[in-house]
Amino acid sequence: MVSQTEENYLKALFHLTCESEHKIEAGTNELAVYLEVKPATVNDMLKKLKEKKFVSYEKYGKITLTKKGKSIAVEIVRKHRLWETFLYETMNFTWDEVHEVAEQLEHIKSQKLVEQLEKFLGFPEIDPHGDPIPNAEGEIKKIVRKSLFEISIGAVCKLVSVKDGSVAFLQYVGKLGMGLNCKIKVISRQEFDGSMEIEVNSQRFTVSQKFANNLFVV
Amino acid sequence: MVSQTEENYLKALFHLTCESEHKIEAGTNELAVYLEVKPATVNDMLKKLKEKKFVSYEKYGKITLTKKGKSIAVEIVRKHRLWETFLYETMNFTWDEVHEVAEQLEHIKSQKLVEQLEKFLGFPEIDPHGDPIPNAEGEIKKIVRKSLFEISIGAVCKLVSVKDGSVAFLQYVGKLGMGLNCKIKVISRQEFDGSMEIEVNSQRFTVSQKFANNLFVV
DNA sequence: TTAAAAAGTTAGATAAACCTAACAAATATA
DNA sequence: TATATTTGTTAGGTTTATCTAACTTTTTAA
Ligand SMILES: [Mn+2]
Ligand SMILES: [Mn+2]
Ligand SMILES: [Mn+2]
Ligand SMILES: [Mn+2]
Repeated sequence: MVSQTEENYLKALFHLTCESEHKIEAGTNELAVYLEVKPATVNDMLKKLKEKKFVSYEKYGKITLTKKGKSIAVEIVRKHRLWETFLYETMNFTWDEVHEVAEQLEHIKSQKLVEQLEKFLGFPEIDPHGDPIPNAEGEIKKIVRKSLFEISIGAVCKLVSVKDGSVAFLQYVGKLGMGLNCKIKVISRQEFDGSMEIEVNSQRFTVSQKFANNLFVV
Repeated sequence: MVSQTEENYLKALFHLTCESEHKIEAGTNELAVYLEVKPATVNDMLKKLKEKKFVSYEKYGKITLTKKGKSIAVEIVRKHRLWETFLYETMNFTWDEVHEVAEQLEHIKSQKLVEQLEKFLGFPEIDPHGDPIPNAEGEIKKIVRKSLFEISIGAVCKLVSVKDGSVAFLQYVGKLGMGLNCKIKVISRQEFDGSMEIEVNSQRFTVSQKFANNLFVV
């Protein structure tokens, strides 16, 4: 049996390693920050996860998921994103509301429910934030994408996903009239602080570098 | 905050008292049997529930839900039955499969989700077992019904709900070709052990008194 | 190359939900 | 009514997931 807490640790490790480019391992403190617990707590849990062969790590070393650990993590991510899609498509939730409830729903144990849910939703490939939904075999479609900040002046691109999933950020994006698949034209960029002027739906906004870094486009 | 465990205790008390006729209070051992824990465990929890004003009880006395405790319990029962309906109607679950998963789903905390789910399902009034679904105000439609055992010979009645919700019982009922709203004709009854001969879909079966007591009809 | 900073670990504590074993009160029955 | 049975309580213990405070190892940088 895998506890809810263990599932959350494995999912966090997946996000911090497998899912991020340029990084294949994580540290104790890093995980602690991510999960909002103290390093000592992570350390205890790591011993248990190692015992269960879900992670490989040695004292003072770095942490990576084993094949077994990764497959559990992917299943949780799959459930999380399917539930987010369900909440968004079927239950009239907005894209900033889905995450919190999906955090609970992802721990529901029922193989059949996940399969039926996926079927009911028509085998969606991305969730409401543009993130890929792993299939029943745990395979994840790789999405080629750049951050909005990397787009050159004058170019027009399409929003395909968001990096930050916080309620504040998502509501901000929505308030600017932006959503997945919306067209964004880059008007200008400030050398000084990296802020950019963009045009969306014939409206112009100035956004920070931090903001632009959190939007993925093609 | 009400923990998942506390919710289960309140729901159990609701089933054992408010929802059952002829009984308005419960005892420690009774609750322990129902929840499959030891009496000592119930005793500890009772102190906490009393502290939180969810139950009223004195040492060596009987337990009843307070208004506050009952309203939490009804909300859990509401969620349980809405989820069972969802699993049955939308996710292609059979009536013997829904309960186990609904036991998990009933603890999901999201007012909006419950309301949207109810709306999506078309404000159902009964769950897949024929039990009434409380509305958003916590009101429960009283269903007038008798057990099949009380029906007189020769009479025809309609199955409206099942008492026992165990997988074995529900599968047995289903295997006999019976389901909610099916017509049952009482052919004969044995004085000796109370077993009955019944006719369903032009087929005759002999069923035990225990079996007949677990079917509610009108 | 060594001292300071950062990262990671350990020991010991707490709270929730459970247990066993022993005990006490209430109820049933001889 | 006295005793046996049932019902309920208490004390003390376990496990899981968390914490703080002190300590150790590794890394960075003067
Ligand atoms: Mn999410
Ligand atoms: Mn998402
Ligand atoms: Mn049920
Ligand atoms: Mn039911």
